[in-house]
Amino acid sequence: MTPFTKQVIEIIQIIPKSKVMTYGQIARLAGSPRAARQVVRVLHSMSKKYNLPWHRVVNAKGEIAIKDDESYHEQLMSLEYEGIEVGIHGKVDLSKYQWLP
DNA sequence: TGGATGACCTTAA
DNA sequence: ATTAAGGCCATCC
Repeated sequence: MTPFTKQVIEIIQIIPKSKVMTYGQIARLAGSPRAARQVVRVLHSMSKKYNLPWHRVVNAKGEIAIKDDESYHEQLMSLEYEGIEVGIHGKVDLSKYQWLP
């Protein structure tokens, strides 16, 4: 496991309830400003094994960036359940819900 | 225009 | 079969 991956995982686990983070933000916090994709990768394939609250991660625009419908809805529900208002495109108000460490 | 951004796809232990 | 790392470019303001 690379230190970066570890960082990403930890950061994600730290996101408080009713808050979200963006890919780029996480990548930066993990030390690699250009690794947004890596973050995606980690989220996509390691979320189950590490019990990550992946539903609290959205893209830079504050939207749910998932393709798979199942997962998309799963995230949508999770977010709303936590009290986050989600718009019609799965969009949330970043200025309100983005977590700033 | 150009810079930021990305929920993938392939390869390796 | 399972699990992690790496990558490089199309897309969208």
